[in-house]
Amino acid sequence: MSESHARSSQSSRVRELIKGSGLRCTPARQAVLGFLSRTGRPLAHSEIAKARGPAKLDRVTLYRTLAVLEDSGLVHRVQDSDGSWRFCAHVPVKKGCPGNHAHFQCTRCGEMQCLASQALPWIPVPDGALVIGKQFLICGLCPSCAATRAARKK
Amino acid sequence: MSESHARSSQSSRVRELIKGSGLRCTPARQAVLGFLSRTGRPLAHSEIAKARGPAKLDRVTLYRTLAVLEDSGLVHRVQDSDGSWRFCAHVPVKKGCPGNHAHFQCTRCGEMQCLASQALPWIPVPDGALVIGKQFLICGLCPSCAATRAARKK
DNA sequence: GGTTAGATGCAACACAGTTGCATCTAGCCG
DNA sequence: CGGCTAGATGCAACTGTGTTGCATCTAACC
Ligand SMILES: [Mn+2]
Ligand SMILES: [Mn+2]
Ligand SMILES: [Zn+2]
Ligand SMILES: [Zn+2]
Repeated sequence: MSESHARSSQSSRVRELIKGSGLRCTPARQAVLGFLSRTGRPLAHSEIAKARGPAKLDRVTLYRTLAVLEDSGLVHRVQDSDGSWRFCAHVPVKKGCPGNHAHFQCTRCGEMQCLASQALPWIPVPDGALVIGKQFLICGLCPSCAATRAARKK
Repeated sequence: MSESHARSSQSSRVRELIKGSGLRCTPARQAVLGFLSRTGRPLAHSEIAKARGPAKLDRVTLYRTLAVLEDSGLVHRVQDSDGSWRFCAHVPVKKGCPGNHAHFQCTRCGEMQCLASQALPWIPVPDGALVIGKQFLICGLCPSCAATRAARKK
């Protein structure tokens, strides 16, 4: 399968996902969802904005696009260690999953990744309280940054 | 023990804590740490600012005061569900604890509380990664808000 | 093609948090 | 005590994220 074929079949999959959620299939939505799927890890608004060089879309449009994709469950939203949001394309195969896993963020390079292999643990809450959502963020050094630091120390 | 006696012995404990951490014992630090200890749950910067009616201190001073108290381990910092920070007086009896527990926040009234009875669970991270810190936030309805909603539905 | 609900772009705003600098003061020492 | 000084405070200006209102444009439907 050629590169360009792969690329185009992937973008048609993106179009299907968008239409399948009952959304209008606009260039902004295709570009954003496509980029998030290709990248695979949670990206900040600013990273997504930078990434699409020429065909820039408006800041506000990007915020609204991400909100819409999230409402449809095509994307999940994760809190960054400094309080801003990151967005990650959701693999819709796993039912009921959008975000029911921990995330790891490197304090040095800032990269974040989903720790999707394990569901979030149960923690007891006060009697009578009703749990709606949970988020677990683990901060530290990613393998590559940890290796760099270890090498410098030697 | 009289009310005023309790109040004054409590504020002398606050002074001890501050001095014991090698910090200069200023009115701002006493007021902020005192208020956080009395309240006992994680408070937003804005809540702390509002609380001290007349003797208001500058926004920036409050930020810096909280940062200093956190550095000394007298206070721990928790991320709110909307990304801003909350601060909670740390009980220094429990060694190594400042924040190694989950927090619960009510999505309706906004109140947050420490779920300090249980330590944070261990979650596997990528090979070679180095964990520095973790935060677990559980969102939902607090007992009183849940009860209110249940009553209205009936 | 024409119609229109809904998507986009732009300007203005709200709010958390930070930085630089001038002024003040807690703690120390004579 | 009464100065001295490192460090604390106050003020102004700034950054970055995210939101709202409104005019304009367009994807999807016929
Ligand atoms: Mn994730
Ligand atoms: Mn806590
Ligand atoms: Zn890294
Ligand atoms: Zn509540």
